[in-house]
Amino acid sequence: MVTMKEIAHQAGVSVSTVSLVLNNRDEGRVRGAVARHVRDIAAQLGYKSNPLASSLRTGRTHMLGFISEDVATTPYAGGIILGAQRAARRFGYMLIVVSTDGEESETAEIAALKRYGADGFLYAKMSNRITHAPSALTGMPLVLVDATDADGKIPSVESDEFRIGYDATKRLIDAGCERIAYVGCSEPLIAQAERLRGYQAALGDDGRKFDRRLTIDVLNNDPALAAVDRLFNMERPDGFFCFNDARAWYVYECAARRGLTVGRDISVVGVDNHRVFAETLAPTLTTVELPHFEMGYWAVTKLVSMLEDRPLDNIDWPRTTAPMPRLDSPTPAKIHCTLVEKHSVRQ
Amino acid sequence: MVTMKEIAHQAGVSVSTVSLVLNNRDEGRVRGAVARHVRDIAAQLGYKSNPLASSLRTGRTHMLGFISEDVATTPYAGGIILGAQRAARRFGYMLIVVSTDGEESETAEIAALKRYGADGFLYAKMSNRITHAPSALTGMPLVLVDATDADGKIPSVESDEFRIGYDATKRLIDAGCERIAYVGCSEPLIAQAERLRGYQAALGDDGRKFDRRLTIDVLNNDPALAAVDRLFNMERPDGFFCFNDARAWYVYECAARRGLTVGRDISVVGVDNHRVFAETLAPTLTTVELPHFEMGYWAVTKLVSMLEDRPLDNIDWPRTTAPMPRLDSPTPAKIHCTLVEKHSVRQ
DNA sequence: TTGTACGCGTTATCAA
DNA sequence: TTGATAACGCGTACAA
Repeated sequence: MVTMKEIAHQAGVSVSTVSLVLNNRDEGRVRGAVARHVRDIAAQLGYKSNPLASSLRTGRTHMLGFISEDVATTPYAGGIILGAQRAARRFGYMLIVVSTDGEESETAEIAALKRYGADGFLYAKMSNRITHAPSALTGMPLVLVDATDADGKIPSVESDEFRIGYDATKRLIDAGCERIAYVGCSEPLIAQAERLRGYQAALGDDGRKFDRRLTIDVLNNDPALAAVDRLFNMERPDGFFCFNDARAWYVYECAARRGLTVGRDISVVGVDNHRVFAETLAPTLTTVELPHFEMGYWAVTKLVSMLEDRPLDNIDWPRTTAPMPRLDSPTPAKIHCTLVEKHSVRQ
Repeated sequence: MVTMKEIAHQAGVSVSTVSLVLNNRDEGRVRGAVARHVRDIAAQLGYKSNPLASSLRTGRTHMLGFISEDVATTPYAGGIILGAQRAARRFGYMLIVVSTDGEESETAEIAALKRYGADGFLYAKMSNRITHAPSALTGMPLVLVDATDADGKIPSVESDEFRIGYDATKRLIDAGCERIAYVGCSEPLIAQAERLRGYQAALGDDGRKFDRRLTIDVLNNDPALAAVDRLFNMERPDGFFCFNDARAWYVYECAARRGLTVGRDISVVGVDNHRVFAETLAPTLTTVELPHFEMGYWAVTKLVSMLEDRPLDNIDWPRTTAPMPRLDSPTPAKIHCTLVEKHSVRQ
């Protein structure tokens, strides 16, 4: 690794001058010609700053700790991490992801991150919940991801679940569905409440009345199949908005048993949680994608703005990485194509 | 953060003495009483070494770079990462995960890891392939994860795909299946070839003849469903070994259309790639779990042994984190319960 | 047995 | 406009 000392030697100046120039603090302090010369030599030698050494002096490592439980078991964690990493790289930071497993390992991992001098932290849940941040993080620069601070003090990035529910339902309405069911989640998640609100709002805006019998809340297990089966029998829905793609499978199973074909006889929209369903059930399942990448990206952006005390205004929003909507599959009245949508995040 | 200097001050000795003691280099160099005193003070003050500062001196950061493409899109990446992180923590290392997206970002991330002084690298694929490690990593301490070095020079950790195929098929034989089909993968993966070998070997060991017509290779897309449908019509299999759980879905769909129930009329075993299927299709789908956690753990262990030049012999194998086999579901002749198995890794 | 002195790469201060 | 010099926290050769 080439050091400032070598550059100074080559350029015939002192290390301090090199430091000033390479940190762009040379305006009015170093003669232009000298600065240019130093920069040339640095480029020529392929100089890269040693962030660890400078951290010794500045107290900033440019490392960000990303802490989350269940990174191992939730497939969509990767999207958040990728977004966070992109933003980190963009602002010259290194993202350090640690997955925790219970409070003990959480404490241990946070301690390790602190020893390595992380400048700030991201604390991510894998679905929006009211959250108490670990006490070890109080007082540190911190942003929550897909989580809501219990005390409302910590900035967080969350997805707009209401809009997800609204758009999904609207899509079914536009497809001509008459009886639209909601296959929800029986866990007390913010997403559940908000998506249901969105579902109701979309129905209301279309002049329809909300019918409680068309909604069921299930877990992702065996009884879910029976519940969906009952829903088929009792209510004969022709459109299904599913809390996630895994739950959509139950609809597929029940439909197949009745000789119904999704995309022709009934329509299904599911929130894409696992990606593989979108692939497997394509092109008949319409999926609404959660803004995982964006949440990660935006959270890091927010954290950096806190660390560096600069506003976010002039930061341009990242381009979406999701594929564009695909509308090229056969489209009779009620056939849904595979369609991926992004939703905005609110700060 | 409490430093050696403060400890030296409190203990009334010099910093070098503190350094000697806390690095366990005090045998025959520091008086026992003094050493004990220093240790006491350090413990009392809660001293933690600053790994970045010591790296400046020693050239070792105790940071390991974990590089992988598609961390974002493959759900099982988390298992590997978790195992790797556990091992890293155990040996006093910090794992830095970076997900790459094409060669350009790969190069950029590797460069960043080098600037931060990573001591060694893990290069992971999300399914075993013949792999050329990035040229930027040649000469660095490196271990491949779920990948095979094209030149056979770089150590790697891979799962035993043959055994997976063998065991999955054996399970179907034991369940009394007469006509066992293999729904494979049409991509040229090592797993595909090896699992097929295992399938054939298990059939052979049971005195059966391999019948090519009972095997199909498909992708995870629409034509797959048609292919499985044909398989049902032509061969009437009563047992299905599926390359992964996503492919198993096609079998479920075809079965449902025919009024067949998995676990009663037919049996299905799938390799667990996405976890959510195991949950959704339980308890009728039998899944064979890949040793993701172990591969990560073992790879880091190997890497550390290379870095520290010590043998692996006295390292005890990590306890599995997988749930124990569940055999408590109803078990008539052909019903498969949800069963999670670990497979050994070979170095 | 202990302490002094130096170096790792960088940045900040201050004097020239 | 520039360059010594000290300092960050730690490790180690060498002197005491």
